[in-house]
Amino acid sequence: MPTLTITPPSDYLLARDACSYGYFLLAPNHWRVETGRFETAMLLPGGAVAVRVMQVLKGGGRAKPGAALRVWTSRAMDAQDRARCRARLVRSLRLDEPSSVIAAFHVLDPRWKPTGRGRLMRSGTLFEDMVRTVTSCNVAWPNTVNMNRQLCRHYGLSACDVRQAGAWPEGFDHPFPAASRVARLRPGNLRGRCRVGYRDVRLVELARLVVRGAVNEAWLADPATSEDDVRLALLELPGIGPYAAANIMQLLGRYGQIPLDSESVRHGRTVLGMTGSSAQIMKRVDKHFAPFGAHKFRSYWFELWQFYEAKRGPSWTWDRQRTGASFTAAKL
DNA sequence: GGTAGACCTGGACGC
DNA sequence: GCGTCCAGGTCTACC
Repeated sequence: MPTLTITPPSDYLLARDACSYGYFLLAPNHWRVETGRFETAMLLPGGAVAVRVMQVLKGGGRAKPGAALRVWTSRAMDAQDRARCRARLVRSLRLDEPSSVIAAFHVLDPRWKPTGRGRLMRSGTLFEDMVRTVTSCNVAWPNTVNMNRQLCRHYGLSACDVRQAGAWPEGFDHPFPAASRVARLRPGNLRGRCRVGYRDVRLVELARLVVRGAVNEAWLADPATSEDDVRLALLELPGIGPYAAANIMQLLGRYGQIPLDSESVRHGRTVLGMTGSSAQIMKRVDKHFAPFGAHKFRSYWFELWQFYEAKRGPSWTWDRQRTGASFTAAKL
């Protein structure tokens, strides 16, 4: 079977670090609870490929931080596709974030040092992260799950992809659609098939901007680019408001802002004991986490995550079909 | 600059 | 089974 090996940072634990943000529950991502393996799919220049990642186990059947990642792929790949596949996984699993950054976070907020929490998984591409963010706005989580599933199902594989990939492996979702595919869609078709509602025009416009090269990931992620400039640039994009911009910023590796939403208000009220209107609580939550500076979002997020895990158990035990799809703030 | 209302979907609820 | 209400963030019009 075609395989790759990736050496992760010395603190990296696949189960903990892949299951660290809701996107690990969205198609085509699939954490296999029973085997402790992360599955996904991606479109590469040479065609679609299904991917399964496992961490090499040490004695006792437990993974050791920093142990190698073995990557199975559904087809043999040339050097270019192997490099792209590796780069997608590095981005998605945040393997490009040095252990020293996580250690610095633990110095600032020692609460997470015992568990080692610090990394947040994301998507293989910025376009995916943007679409997922837009599909998470103004809906309950099960709707987000459904929109992403339908996007992969209807637009993940073209006939050409199927020919190139051969028989698509059973049990794997189709890849997330490329921006070039979404850019060619009629908004009405996208709405009808994927149940994205009024987001249809915004998603197609966003894809067209990405295809035209109007979204410069290198510039957005560059530490030399100011937070304000990044935020303003993101707010210019269709479907991206204050919440989405802040969320995309953390997905870009900028953790200094909190995407404030109804979940922030719930957390402020139920966990932090805050009172007042939603707008007042959002401001107070923001202020509460201000001391964590450049790691503000990490401190906020892992507090939320800890709350979820207290209710539902460790995130790597969440089954995508049951726990993952039923997850709504209102039911917590 | 601040605010009200429309935009869609799917779940909850009442009948 | 049907109709109504509600939650959710963004966008536009209006003050």
